[in-house]
Order: sequence, then structure tokens, then C-alpha cells
Amino acid sequence: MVARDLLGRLLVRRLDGEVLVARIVETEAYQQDDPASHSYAGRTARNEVMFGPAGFLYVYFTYGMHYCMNVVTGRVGEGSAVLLRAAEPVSGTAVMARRRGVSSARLLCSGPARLTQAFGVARTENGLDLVDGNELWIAAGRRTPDVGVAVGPRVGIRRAADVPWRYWVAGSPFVSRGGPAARG
DNA sequence: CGTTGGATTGGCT
DNA sequence: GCCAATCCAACGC
Repeated sequence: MVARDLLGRLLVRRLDGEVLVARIVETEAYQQDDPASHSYAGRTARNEVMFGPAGFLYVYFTYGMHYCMNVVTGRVGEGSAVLLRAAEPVSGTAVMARRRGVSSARLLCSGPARLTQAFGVARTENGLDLVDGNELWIAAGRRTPDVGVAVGPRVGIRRAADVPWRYWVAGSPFVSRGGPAARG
């Protein structure tokens, strides 16, 4: 499963002559036959990228002010993606802090919208190639071993709320607020 | 064409 | 813990 395999991988961003790196610590899977997925009702201008080839970036705007980023995963025409929910800053943290307006490392990328803000990802970046790209891409890093992976229901959705398709690095202080820390 | 509510966050109680 | 902020896609009439 791509969502699980992305834990421990590195998200790399070239921005303003600097290089930002963060280790992915929280993801969620969204599939075609999934009532909670943007692709569930079919192809639209907004979710177009989800139906393209795997390895590309799907960015959407929500709550009137936030962007979230996904890695497209399915076959062409399928409409599946993995939401990147949180990451642990590795380098370029000064740039992230400036973009976020906070200094605490824990607040830089610990949420889907925080991550896009720290990495300078918005509508313009929708559709970028995350495998062969040179602005934003995912590097191998070190895949988190099974013993370090926790699984649970996805955050902030109403439909298919019980399906355990959220993955995170157990015990990481860099996971999102809506994540495991907020639950009993 | 009007209404509704969202894959969130930060600030206030 | 609760709620406003603020745009826009989806859906109902």
C-alpha cells in the first residue's frame, strides 16, 4: 500500500534557491470506490490529476484558505491518491519557519495545510511530477519498518469515517493535531 | 441559480 | 473544547 510505504520517505522542495527536506510521518489513502474521496463522484476539473498517472501531485483548496497535497497512486483513469498529512522537518527549516510564521519545529509541517504552507505548495504546483520533477519530489529516504507504523481511521471526514486508512509513525511528535494525539 | 459544508487551522473560552 | 475564517465544488430546485 502506497500510503503506508510513504512513511519515512523524504519530501524535497527546491524553492527560492534553497532546498527544503522533510520526512513523511503521516498519510491517508483515498481510493476510487471510496465515498470520502474527491474522485468518488467521477472526474471533474478539480480532481483531474487524480485520474492521471501515478506519481504526480494533486493539490486541492479547502475551507476557503487551505491547500492540501496528495500523491496520485492508481492506474490512469482510476482516481486514487494519498494525502500527505504531516512530516518531520529535516533541513531548510528556517525557510519553513519564515513561510509558516512560527519557530517551533513541531508546528512547521504537522498537518496537511501546514505542510503545503511550509513547502510553498498551492494551486500552481498542481500536476507536478513527484518522481522525475526538479521543483518538488519524493526521495527514497528510509522506509519506516512495520514495528514503527500505526494505523487508524482518517481525520475530518464524515463518509467512510471508520475505514482505517490513515498511517503514521508511532510516537512521532510531528504528526498532525487531528491525528493520534487528539484521540484517546 | 442559491445553498451547503468541507481530507483545517489558530485563537479564544 | 469550541468556533470563526473564507472560497468554491457539488448538489438541489
